[in-house]
Amino acid sequence: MHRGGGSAGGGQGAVDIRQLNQPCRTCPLRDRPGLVAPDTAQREWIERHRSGERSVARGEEVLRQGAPGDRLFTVLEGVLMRYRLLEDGRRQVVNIMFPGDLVGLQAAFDGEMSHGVTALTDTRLCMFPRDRFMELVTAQPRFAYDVIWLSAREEDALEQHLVALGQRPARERVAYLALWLVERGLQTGIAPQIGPSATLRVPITQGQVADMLGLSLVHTNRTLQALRKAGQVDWMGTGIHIPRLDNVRAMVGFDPQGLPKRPYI
Amino acid sequence: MHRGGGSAGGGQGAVDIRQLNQPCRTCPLRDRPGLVAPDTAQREWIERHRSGERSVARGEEVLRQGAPGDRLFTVLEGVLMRYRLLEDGRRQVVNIMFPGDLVGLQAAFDGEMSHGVTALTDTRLCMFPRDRFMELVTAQPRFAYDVIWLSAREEDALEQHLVALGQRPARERVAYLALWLVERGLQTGIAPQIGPSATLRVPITQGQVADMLGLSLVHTNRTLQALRKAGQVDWMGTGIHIPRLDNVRAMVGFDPQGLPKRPYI
DNA sequence: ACTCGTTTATGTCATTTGACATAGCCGTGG
DNA sequence: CCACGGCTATGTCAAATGACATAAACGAGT
Repeated sequence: MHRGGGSAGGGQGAVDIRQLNQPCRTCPLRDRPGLVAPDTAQREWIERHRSGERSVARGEEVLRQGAPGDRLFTVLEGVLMRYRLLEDGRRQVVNIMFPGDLVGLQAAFDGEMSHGVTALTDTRLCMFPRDRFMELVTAQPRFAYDVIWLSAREEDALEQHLVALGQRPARERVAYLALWLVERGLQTGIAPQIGPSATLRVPITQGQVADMLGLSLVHTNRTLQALRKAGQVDWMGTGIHIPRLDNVRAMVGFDPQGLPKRPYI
Repeated sequence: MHRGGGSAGGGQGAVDIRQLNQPCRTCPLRDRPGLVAPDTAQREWIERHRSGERSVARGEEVLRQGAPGDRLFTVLEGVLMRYRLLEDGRRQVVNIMFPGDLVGLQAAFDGEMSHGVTALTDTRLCMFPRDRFMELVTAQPRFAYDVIWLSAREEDALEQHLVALGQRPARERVAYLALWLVERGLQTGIAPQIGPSATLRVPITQGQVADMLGLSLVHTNRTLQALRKAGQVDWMGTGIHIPRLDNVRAMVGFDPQGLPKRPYI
């Protein structure tokens, strides 16, 4: 866990498992700018196959690594963290999940979660039992297509992170992550852009950043301060502010083409 | 490119684009131990949708980063390397592809290859034009299922690599990669196991290892030597030999459950 | 307002890893 | 057989990053 001693991870806040069944027509993903909503026929299918919604408070663990992977979900609202734990306690945060993302697909095949998932903010999820989800996907070509699409995107994200960990020095690495998060926030419509600057209000601790970037906690702290003083990225505990997006984009070689509209299920 | 100066990448050997149409019943993947072959109905579909085979000599680039992603392929024989280049020449090898793996799916959506692919050994590929492949997948639920399965596996592999880069020190990192490659070799039946030891005969340069693990070339070299002297991993230019699999498995915390039989297309 | 645990911050020092320079090696092609 | 280019190896030194210790800030709960 962030290179050296450390605390055990998420933990405060109460579990909150409200089971709701809001109709899909009121789905909060409906008119997110970067997402394409399913058509009415699809909505009906989804409504028939999903098992309901679930709300999770910030800090709560949603799926535990090693648990049976009998359900998947789409993120309706909120931001979550996906990570892998090694036996000795080291933790690698593998990706951050935004509204519209599909979580838990891997375990639908392996039977067991290869990673854990924790809510970074209060979160609402649309749940599917594993079997019903696979039904959906194999019965409806459009869903198959969309799931493959989402998988390909997730793969792409992981590859970008891999490049960051393998090739970027600490400073560039942190800047990359900040930018990546903000871009996803922009796309998802949860990060407002004001002129050349943007802000994503998601609380992420420096320890979590460290565990995502493979840096020590201390070094992460110092790098964050350096970026702040340089006026490039202001990453406080409560969110990320980038005063000049184009600057940071240039620094990390951001490819603006990389943000096509995403389907969701 | 492996942290500092360096050569430009692959390059020797002649391009060799034989277009064959061996029937699927003689497909070399047919009776690989770790793969499940498609049934006869599937075979017919595949035969109708694929555009033929292609042979590529060791060292040749198969797909260029940035090229139009108008085709995908399944690896029939051989081992390839998938990597991303940054503008300034840094290179991150993102994964190594084995027989049965599907390559090029990402670009089927984005239109443009986000990564390059180079053959590490002489290689045979089963080609699909993008459109025909997507037809296949959306028309036949079984194929959709298999493609999603393969995507999920690829994601899993990338996550493991991410853990290695983020959390493992050089030595463990190299050992991890060696083991991962050998395990895939075992599964695919291209690496013989003799008692407690196994050997994978795939030529990978230290520069390529360095670019996969995010280490400098020099440090990679030293780490390889250390592992060799310790009798744990003998990674010569021509292949990887692990004298005691269980030792290395213990060192990197290998999960033996993680090798289910793979479908292919 | 106080207390406690978590998070952020800072100083000092140790270690890992990278950079540079150079030499030997090995296969390929003339 | 030799020459060349890429790969591997080794020494020395520099830089980036990690470890440890400690303190200040912050937030939730009493």
